[in-house]
Amino acid sequence: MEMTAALAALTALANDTRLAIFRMLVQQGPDGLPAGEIGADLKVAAATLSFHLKELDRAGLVHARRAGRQIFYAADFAQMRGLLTFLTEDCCGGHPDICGPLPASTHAAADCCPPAAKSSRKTKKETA
Amino acid sequence: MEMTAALAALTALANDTRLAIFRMLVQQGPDGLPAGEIGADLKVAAATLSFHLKELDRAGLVHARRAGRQIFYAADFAQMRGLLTFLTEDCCGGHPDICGPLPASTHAAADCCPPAAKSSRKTKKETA
DNA sequence: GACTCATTTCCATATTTCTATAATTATCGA
DNA sequence: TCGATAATTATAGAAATATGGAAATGAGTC
Repeated sequence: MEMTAALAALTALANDTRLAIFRMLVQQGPDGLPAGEIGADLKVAAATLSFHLKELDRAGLVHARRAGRQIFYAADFAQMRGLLTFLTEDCCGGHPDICGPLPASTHAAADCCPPAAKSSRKTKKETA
Repeated sequence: MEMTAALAALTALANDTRLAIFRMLVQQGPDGLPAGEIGADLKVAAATLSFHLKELDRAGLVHARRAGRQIFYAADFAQMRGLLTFLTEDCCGGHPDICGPLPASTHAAADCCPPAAKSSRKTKKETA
């Protein structure tokens, strides 16, 4: 994922309604949910919901599929992972191994990027 | 991390300048960089840079420390991890194990949340 | 076709966010 | 103390975003 796509994804997620929508869909899994149900759960007006879903779609974080007269929205997990990867890219000078485990699931782990690296890593010193 | 903090972090990252700053600091490691150097690299006016750094700071994504007359900014890796964790929380109905590995480092892995789960996982069917 | 349901598009308004200029604070060295 | 350097705060106008009511679209049903 490049900068532009990541920025679009982050912009899409930087809104309480959209973040709530996205999380709901992430938790729902690949099948997703119809727009109406999302709106009912989140108590968002139809027009507003539609606006936000479109934003998420444009960012590639969700995709829509029609089923009868409802439209199901589901999270795009590949895109989500792409974003997480982008954020951690080249962490600590291209040696993310010294950062400790990123969340491989729900459980976070210990400290990340301790001041002193273990494998003779030279953490670039102050330039001034 | 709760919703509010995650939203603050995402809002902070949803700007090209701030995203560039944050990535630069993530790649730099725990020591961080002085504001001036960031501004020079990114070609951002001092006042504008300061505004953005403060946003990142308020979101807890970076923290500042003074060293002489410069102020060093460094990424907060724990906060970054908290955000990633938050986004993937309860993925696929609380069973993120079926989603495939999240980015534990720079290298992303295979598919996430395939339609058919492997360990007899019942992906909740449409509600309609 | 007429009718209903689910969702989207259109539109006007209210709010937030970004950026730059100018002024201010803090630190260091002579 | 004076002057220079590093960075922040204040302020204001421009630009982008969020919201919801009303009308329109698309898909089923009778």
